[in-house]
Amino acid sequence: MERASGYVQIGEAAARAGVTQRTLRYYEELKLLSPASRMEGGFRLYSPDDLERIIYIKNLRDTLGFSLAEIKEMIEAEDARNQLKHELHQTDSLEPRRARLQQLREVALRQMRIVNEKRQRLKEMRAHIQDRIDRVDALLREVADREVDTIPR
Amino acid sequence: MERASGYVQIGEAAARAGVTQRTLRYYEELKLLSPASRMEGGFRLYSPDDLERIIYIKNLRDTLGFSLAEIKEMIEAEDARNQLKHELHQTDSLEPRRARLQQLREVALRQMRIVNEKRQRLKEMRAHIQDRIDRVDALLREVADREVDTIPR
DNA sequence: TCGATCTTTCACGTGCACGTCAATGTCCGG
DNA sequence: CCGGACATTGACGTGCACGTGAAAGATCGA
Repeated sequence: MERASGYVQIGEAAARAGVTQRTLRYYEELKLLSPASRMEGGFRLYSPDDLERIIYIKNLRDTLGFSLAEIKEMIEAEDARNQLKHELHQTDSLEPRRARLQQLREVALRQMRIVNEKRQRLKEMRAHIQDRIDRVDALLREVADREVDTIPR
Repeated sequence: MERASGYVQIGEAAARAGVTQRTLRYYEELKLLSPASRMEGGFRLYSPDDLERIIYIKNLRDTLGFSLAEIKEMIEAEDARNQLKHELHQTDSLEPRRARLQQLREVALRQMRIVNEKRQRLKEMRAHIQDRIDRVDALLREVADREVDTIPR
C-alpha cells in the first residue's frame, strides 16, 4: 500500500482524502492537480504534497462552496508565485517580472476580499441563528412556567 | 409597476432581487417561498417580506455556498418557530409542544456548528492568503532592490 | 505462473439549479 | 376594446461535478 516513501496510488489517495477515484481523475482532467507521476504500468502515484492539495481543494469546495473554476484560479496563482520565486534568481528582464508579481498580488487581494466578505456574511448569520436560539429558549421557559402552573405538585 | 402598497409582480421582484423569474418559480416549486399571493388573473404578487427572503436565499447560496436543500431546512426551522410562537397562547397539550421546541433548538444548534466551522475554515484561508501576499511582497522588494543596483542613476 | 485485486481509459448516466423556447392567458393605457 | 407588454404553465436543454458500469491491462502474493 505504501510504496516506501510517502507515495500512494489512487485508491489509497482517494481513501485518505475522503474523495473518490473518479474525483481525482476529474481534477486531473481539469488541471487542478499536476498530472501526478506514474509507475511503469501507468498507475498514478500521489505524493504527500498531492494529498495535501486534494484535501485543500475538498475544503474549498465542500465547506466553502467555491466552484472548481474558482479553485483553479487560486491554485494557479499560488503555482505561479512558486515558479516565479525559483526563476527570480536567474537574472532576467526585471520589469515584466515585476508586472507579473503585481498581478499575482492583485489576485491574492481579490481572493482576500472574497474571503472577508464571506466571513462577514457568516458572522451575520451567526447572530441571526443565536437570536433564534434565544427566542426558542424564551418559548421553552414559557412552556416550563405553564407546566408548574397546571401541574404544580 | 408598484400596485400601491409594496406588492410587485414577478418581473419587478426578480429585477430587484437580482435573480431571474425562472429562479423565483423554481424556488416556489421547491417550497422555499410561500406561494405568494396572486391577482385575479393568476399573476404572482410578492410582498416586501418575500423580497427580503429572496435576497436572503440568494446570499446563502451565492456567497456562502449552501444548497437549496440546506436553505430549505433553515427556512423551515425559522417558519416553524414563528408559527409555534403564535400558537403558544392557545392553551394546548404542552408536552408535544415542548418536544417540538427542543427539536427546533437542535436544528438551530446544528446550523450554528456548520456556520462556525465554515468561519474557521475561512479564517485559515485568510491566513494562507495573507502569507502569499507577504511572500509576493518580499519578492517585489527583492526586484526593487535589483533595480537600484542595475539602474543606479 | 496464476488468480485476485487494483488501475486504466472510454463513455454514458445523474442530480442540482436553473436556461430557454413555445403556446396561451392577463393587464392596462389610449 | 384593442394592442403591446407582461405573465402563466409545460417541457426540453444545459453546465457543473461527479457516479457508474464495461472492457482491458498492471501488480502482487502464493
